[in-house]
Amino acid sequence: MPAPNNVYQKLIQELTGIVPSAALAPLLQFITPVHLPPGALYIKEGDTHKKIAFIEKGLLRTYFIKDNGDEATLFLRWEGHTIASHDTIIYHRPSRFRYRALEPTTVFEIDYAKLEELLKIYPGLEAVRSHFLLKMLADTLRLVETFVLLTPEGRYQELINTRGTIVRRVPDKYIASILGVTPVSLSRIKKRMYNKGKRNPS
Amino acid sequence: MPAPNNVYQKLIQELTGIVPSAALAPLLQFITPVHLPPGALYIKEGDTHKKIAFIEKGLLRTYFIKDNGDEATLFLRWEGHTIASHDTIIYHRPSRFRYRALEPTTVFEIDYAKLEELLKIYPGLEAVRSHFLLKMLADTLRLVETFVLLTPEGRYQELINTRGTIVRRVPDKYIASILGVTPVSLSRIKKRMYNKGKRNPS
DNA sequence: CTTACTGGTTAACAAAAGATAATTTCAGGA
DNA sequence: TCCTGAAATTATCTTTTGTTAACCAGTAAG
Repeated sequence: MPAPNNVYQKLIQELTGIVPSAALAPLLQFITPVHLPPGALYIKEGDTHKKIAFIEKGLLRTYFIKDNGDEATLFLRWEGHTIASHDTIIYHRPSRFRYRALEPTTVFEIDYAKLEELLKIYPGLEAVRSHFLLKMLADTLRLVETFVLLTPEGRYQELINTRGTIVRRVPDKYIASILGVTPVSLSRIKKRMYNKGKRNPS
Repeated sequence: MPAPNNVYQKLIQELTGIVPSAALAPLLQFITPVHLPPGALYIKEGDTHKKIAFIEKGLLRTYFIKDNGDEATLFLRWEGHTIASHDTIIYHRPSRFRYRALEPTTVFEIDYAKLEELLKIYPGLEAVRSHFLLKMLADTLRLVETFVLLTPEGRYQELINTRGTIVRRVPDKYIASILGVTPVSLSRIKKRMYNKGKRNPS
């Protein structure tokens, strides 16, 4: 039984709007709170566990280790987001990615295999699955849009405008990675933006 | 009643594995085949219609008109893919994107609002929604991965390797756009790749 | 206080991409 | 066959990014 909290309450409220609480009860029973200290690995590559987790507090980074040893950060996800070991759930294969907490983080986890079992017994829960999938699809589509429509500089600008608080919570090198540029390049982008801002005071 | 076809048969087969055919029947009743000649606009920006469509044959391009008049192509989708007017379905707002057929195309369309009605009457159909959402999420995640993990040249290489037949069906300028580069730059990428290939015959 | 480590910035040069315009190729219509 | 228009390539120049390495600041450990 997770401790009540703003974000958690909001989640429950969302879900009760979707399925009758009679159907929700058995699901809530299998939700486990997991506490992660900063730097803790939540899912590591090779992991076959089908996890889906709602982030109640904190911030998680999903990343990949390239052949040359470099890391490439795919996502940053924080309070209110749902993360899933998508390799295991979608492709039924071991995860190629690592999921690591960047801050003290609490997630509410459910075993996706368990969820599938529950779905057989309580088909009413299927709407919950759709709900989470739609939210994750929305997040992912938004990400694709920024890649196709914006330059790295534009993406950073957008990130500052809409997710300023998050940017401040994360080291620049990870921000650079999700923008698709090197930390060196992000440093230059910031300098250019700063210079533009103070130029033309006439 | 859409005409039977390999791809359509495969879809039905997929769905019958998910929901009892008794639940599937009412859904199939509301599926309309839509034929699009090459160049036809399927969804235009500003459209509020909640459409979701299974591509039976042909190829569709989802694109955006930028402020400067330039087009930016978000997706190319072909046989077996599901496309959806995601602005209308996810955000309940008019579509910012155009969806246009590049070839003679047939889609099986369902009004998403109608689907939501049906879901109230036949909750068993909810699994169908999850199925499509999961497929679309998979497609979209794969796209994000290529952006984060690969350079434009790498993305093109990957596209040739895994989607060679599609690349041949689409003008290079649209391929360039989904890679996130200009047509001029794609032309140079191709030249570089060709030169690498024939270099070092020792 | 010194040391070691991490993250961020800067510098210098190479590689790639953007912008623009000219040129070539090619398919379809008159 | 010739003409036209769209798509692709090439050329030139500018801007941005990658790469590598040096340097600086903050922090934690000894």
